Amino acid sequence: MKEAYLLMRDAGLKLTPRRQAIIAMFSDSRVQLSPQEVQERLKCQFIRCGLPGVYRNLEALADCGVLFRVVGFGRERSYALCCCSQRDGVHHHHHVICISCGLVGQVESCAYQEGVVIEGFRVVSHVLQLRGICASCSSRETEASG
Amino acid sequence: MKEAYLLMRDAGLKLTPRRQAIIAMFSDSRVQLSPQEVQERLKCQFIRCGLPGVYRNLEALADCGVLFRVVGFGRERSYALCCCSQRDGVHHHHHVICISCGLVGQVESCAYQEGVVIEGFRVVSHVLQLRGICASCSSRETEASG
DNA sequence: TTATAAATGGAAACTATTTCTGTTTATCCT
DNA sequence: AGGATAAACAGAAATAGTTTCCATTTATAA
Repeated sequence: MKEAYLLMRDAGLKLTPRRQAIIAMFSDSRVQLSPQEVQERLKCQFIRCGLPGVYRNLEALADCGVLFRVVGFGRERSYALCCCSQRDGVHHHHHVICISCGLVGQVESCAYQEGVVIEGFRVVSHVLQLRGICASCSSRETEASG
Repeated sequence: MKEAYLLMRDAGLKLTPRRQAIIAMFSDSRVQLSPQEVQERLKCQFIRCGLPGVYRNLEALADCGVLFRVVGFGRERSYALCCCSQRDGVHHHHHVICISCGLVGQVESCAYQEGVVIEGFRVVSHVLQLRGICASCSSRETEASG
């Protein structure tokens, strides 16, 4: 939360109650959320709360590195908390999302850094995102079935 | 084209003039196209041509493996021709798209096969897509600048 | 050639996202 | 603490993207 505040300040973003609530929401539940879901949850705390503001805030928080944009095909747009300390120079990393509890992990290894040549193509950029089962959900599964 | 026809037949899809035109379009230009762009290009050959039909066909062709869905964040939805022979058993692969000419290449190597454990997460699925400069565009660049 | 299931166009419904405008508010400076 | 200022805000309305529906047409296989 402290980290998030610093990222925001670096980007010239104000720490409004709305944004605090959004960050807390992502910190607490650790799952990916769509703008609609975020609005839904905000309504518990704020009586008036428009979707345009939610869109703006999510994009602003993604731009400054507090959230990241979950990729997919087509419509479904969603965001999740970027768990990584980014202030000491942005470093290349990806995310893995637990399909059971929503926990977001950080993936450091990546074979596709810019400049690498793959199948004759010199890599410029890429999208990589993983889904899986985190350690604790995995052990819970094992217990249950064993 | 022959390959595409077999994939379609396996999936129980009919080879309609519309679909032939769509496949030819992707084969010829080798770039990724949005439904809107596909419709635009179809209008040259077919006077009447609704977007719903374009959506349906693109999804059907993606389902049977002729096209693949280009991933991204949010709205932008697009498709490209899957260059890979898939009939002899579907095999795991990804794509790399040339940002200069749109050429689509096939990436066989992948460190994130299902079951692999990364950062404590057991991988279930993933999205990977690369952008880069293909060999011929790369050498053209070198000539031009040298 | 005919039967059949699939594909089609287009209207309309639906959903998601952005723009716009006037008001409110966090932050910085004194 | 108090005021100036740029940013954030809500909500309406515009825009854009996608899906559903239905009656008609058509590719395929017998």
